[in-house]
Order: sequence, then C-alpha cells, then structure tokens
Amino acid sequence: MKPQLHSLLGTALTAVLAEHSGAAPAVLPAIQLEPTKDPRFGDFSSNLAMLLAKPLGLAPRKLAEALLRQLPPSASVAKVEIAGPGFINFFLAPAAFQSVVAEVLQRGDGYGRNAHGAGKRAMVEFVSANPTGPLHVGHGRGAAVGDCLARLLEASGWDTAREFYYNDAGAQINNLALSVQARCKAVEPEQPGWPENGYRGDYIRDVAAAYLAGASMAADDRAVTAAADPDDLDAIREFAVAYLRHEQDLDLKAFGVHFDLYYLESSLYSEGRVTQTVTALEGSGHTFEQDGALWLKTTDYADDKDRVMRKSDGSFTYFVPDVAYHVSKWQRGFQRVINEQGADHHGTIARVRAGLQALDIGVPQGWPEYVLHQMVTVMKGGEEVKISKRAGSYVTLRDLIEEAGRDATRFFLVARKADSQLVFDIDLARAQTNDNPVYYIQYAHARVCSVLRQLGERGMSWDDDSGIAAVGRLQEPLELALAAQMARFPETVEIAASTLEPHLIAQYLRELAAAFHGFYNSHQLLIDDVELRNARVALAVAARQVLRNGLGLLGVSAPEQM
RNA sequence: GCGCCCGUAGCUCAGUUGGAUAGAGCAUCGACCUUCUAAGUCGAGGGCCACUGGUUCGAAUCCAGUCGGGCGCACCA
Repeated sequence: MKPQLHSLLGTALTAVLAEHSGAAPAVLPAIQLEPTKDPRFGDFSSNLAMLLAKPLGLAPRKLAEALLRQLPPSASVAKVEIAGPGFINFFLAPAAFQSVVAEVLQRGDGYGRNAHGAGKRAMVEFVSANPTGPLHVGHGRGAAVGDCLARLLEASGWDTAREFYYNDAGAQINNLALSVQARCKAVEPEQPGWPENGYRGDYIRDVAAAYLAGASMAADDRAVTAAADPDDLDAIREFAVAYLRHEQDLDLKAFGVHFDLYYLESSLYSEGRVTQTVTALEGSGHTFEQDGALWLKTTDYADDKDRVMRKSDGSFTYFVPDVAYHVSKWQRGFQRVINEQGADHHGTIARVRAGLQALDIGVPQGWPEYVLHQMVTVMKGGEEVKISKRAGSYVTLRDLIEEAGRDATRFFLVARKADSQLVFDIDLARAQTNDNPVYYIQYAHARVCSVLRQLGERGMSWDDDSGIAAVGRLQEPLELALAAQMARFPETVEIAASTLEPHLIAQYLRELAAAFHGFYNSHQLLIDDVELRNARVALAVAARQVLRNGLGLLGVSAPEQM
C-alpha cells in the first residue's frame, strides 16, 4: 500500500515542481509517508507540503492543495484530506486492505522478503567466545541478536555467512590448560600448585576427567583424542579447547544457532597474516618507534590515542591480529560485515577501523559495522541471579534455556534494543500465561491452526483460491485493521535490516498478534455464509503466514497447537 | 579526568529517524466463556519523556550544558 501512495505523491510532486520551475529547490526533500496513529487522520499521512514550503516559498496548505490537484486517481484511495499545518492524509479504500490478504497468500514464505542485497555478500560475526568456559547470558544475547541480524540480511537478499572467531592460543588458553592440569592432578583451588587466576568452575573438573579417560571430542570440523597424560600440557591445551568448544556448540545448537565459519586466531599467526599486516602498516607511513615499541598513529583516523602494535619484548598486542583478521574478512569479499559484540569491547572499534584505513586497501570508512549489546541482568523470584554452579561465577546460556526454553529465551534476548541494558525475568519467561509475550504471539498462530482443524472436522473446505476470490467481503474495521497490520510487515523487515535492529520484529509481532486476537474475538470464522467464511479464513491464514514468517526471523518456533 | 551507551507510567520497555492529544505489556480496578483454545478480548485510572537552555512552522527525538546509571580508557585479551 505504501509504495503505491509513494508513487502517487511522486507524480504529483513532479507536476507541482513543473508549475514552479523557477523556484525549484536544489535539493528535493525525500517523500515521507507514515501510518497514522489516529484514524481521524486516515491511514497514511505525508508531511511533504510542509517540507517543501520553505524551499518553494509557499504556504504549506497552499502547496498541499496544489499537490492534491495533481494527485492521480487510484482505486486504493478512498479520500485525501489536508489537515492541521499541511499534512496530506490518505484514507484507503477497503480494496487496498483486501488485496494485502491475497498478496500474502500468493507470496507465502516469501512475503516480507526483499531483494535489496541480491548478488551481494554479507558476514555477521557474533558470539566469538573464547573456549575457556561455558557460554554466559551475554553470549546468549549476542547469539540471539547476531543470528537475527543474519536472518534479516538473508530476508533482504544478502548471501550471508555467520562466523565465530576465537582465540585458541593466548595467555587465557594457557591458563585454562594449567587449570585443567591442576584438576588432573587433584589440586583444588587455594592449594599449592593451583595456578594463579586459574579457572575455578566445576566444568574444569569435567574437562580433566574426560582428558584422563582418553575421550575424543569433535568441534569445528576437528577431532581431538585426549592423550590422558597429566604432564603433557600441549595435549591438555588442545583437548581442553576442543572440549569447551564442543560444549559451546551444544549450547548454540540447543539455542537454534549455527555457524558457517569458524576462524581461529592462531591461524592468523600460522598463515603469516599478523606479520604481513605489521609490514604493510609500517609501509603505510603511519607507524613510529618509541620506547622500544612499534606504534600505529591511530589518531590519524579518529582514535583518541595512538596504539602499540609490537611491544618492547617483541610480541604483538591483541589489536594487530584484530586488524589482520579484518583484512581477511575484507579479502574474502564481504561487502558488508557486521560485528555483534558486548558493549564492553567498544574501545576496539576505532582501533580496528583505523588500522584498516591506514592499510589503504580500499576499505570504506564505516567498515565494518558494529552492533553492540549492553549487559543482561537475570532476575528470579524478585532477586538478581549472579552465579551458576557449573560456571562458578556467572549465569550460563544453558541455565536460561533449561529454565525458560529456547523460544522464550531467544525472544526475550532479542526483544529489546541492543544498546539498552536488559533485565531477563526468568519467572516471566517461563510463565505459560498471558503475561508472556512469546506465548501471546505463538498462541495467535496456534489458534489459526486450530480453526483449520475445526473446519475440516465440520466437513467444510477452504483453499487459497476460494479465499482470495472472497476477500472483497472483508469490510469490518477489525478485519481491515488486521490486514493493514500485515501490510506493514515488508517495510518493518526492511527497516530492521537497514538499521540492524531485530527488536523491531519482536515489537511488530506483538502488534500483529494483538490485531489478530482482536479480530478473532469479535468475529466468528466458521459460519454458514460460505463466501464470508472463505474470506475470514483467508484473512486468518494470511495472518498465520505473516506470524510464521516473522517468528522465523527471530528463530522462534510457530507451534500448530499449544 | 576523557570517550561510548542509556535515562519515557509503580515495574519491564516501544516510539516507524523532526510530526498532530507520548504508546504497549505487567501490576491495580471493572466487564466478557452453552459459540472456532479465556495462554484470549473490551474498558478505567496511572506522565514535568531526568533537568536547563538552544535550533524551527513543530522536539521524547537534533545541538550544548548539568545531574544520575552502565561500560571502556595497558607495551592485558
């Protein structure tokens, strides 16, 4: 509906500008159209006349009148009014809403998808937890948000890869190996021989036991069999990484998240990418030596401080492999790369971008893009939950999934703007009542399925064609309101994808479900009037389709019954 | 001290990128099941959009400052 109105206004705008060719502004304002909040203002409203008033030097209402005179007639538009300071309000004809139902049924799973990214490649890097312990709630938020971003890009036509990056070789991994080794030798925390800052969680015991038992672990296309020798630290390190990656994979699988690519920090060294990057940066003229260290002048590129690349002891700071990693992403041909991370890492953004700019390899200034999520607080029984027995010091993603289920956990973690802090109420997430927005939406879907079952049991029949043929019978305000809500889905997907805000989908689905429940409660579907019945069932089935498509974007299931 | 994010109903949060009288859910109060799932619907009350200035036809939204919360400011990752 909106694109149609947009083009009508465009035609009118061109004609009006022709009338005032002398006064035509250098920069034309974009045509803005938005759904109204108040039915008195029609269905869609445009502020075009107000935006144009100043550049053309005409009164907004005069301009609005001129635009109306040039507006081509349309079967979708019942009435157009000028209101307030110069708003142009469109009142749509029922036919405009009815046609939405037909469109949804015809496009099916494709309804809401667009081709903006067709032929282009995108990558979303997310979670990227180091294999030193179970995934925590923050990783869960990253997993939910990152996966939804990938789904949104896919729905927008992008060829999208999901990538998981992790450090499998640094000091933390060494600490992990020492912790496992200590457990292998039955050393407890605080006892002599326990490594300084060792990992104390119970899961370290499990890793040690599996290692001593000679277990085999498969993770990220690799398999590792434990050497079972408590003195072989390298073997312990390799096994522990595989074990914990395997654990993380189990959690992600239970969460419905899969990755296409795993990238190991160690490979940046073994493939020489780190030294290549340093050499290239030195050649860029943006480096200098000071106090025995090699620095990059990131302040040339909007960082607030220059950064050390190579320490005086000859080793590299973490920021060098970070740049080398992003060079790899660029060389792999991703036009668009989105990094989903916790907000506590926001300091790296300026550095990575600065490093890429200094290399002068054609990377655009705002590349890569970042989506940062804020902290998650977990509440249960009115109190904050801070500790998981398994991890020792934080609430794990597995805890949440076990408590609240996959669907509720995913929905809750993605339903809020990523850059606001989130309170995850476990009691609410697990409630099977109307308090719980996940069930509210899923229930709408299940209700339609139930109606279709009833329809069969009563010996009635229905199909897309008979439904589409009857949509002209949809006249009731609640019927048209539901269709109007469905019409907004494609635009919502576009906005969510372009602004990288998956919470808009969750928000939208709640409104769609509300429109459905309102319709369902007021109008009987399985009635004797065959044509009206066909029309209403068509409306319900179309609503089910949009609910399903939207839930699919969130990775939440659409159950047939509840 | 510097940088980033946030501040909207008692609580949890939206607010379509500057639009008309600021919305939803929960909680509170009231109404609706002999009818397709009441996991639902309808109604009522509840607000100095943290504060102060500015920008303009118009500001919760943009700018500056103040206050409050979170995070980051290593030759750690």
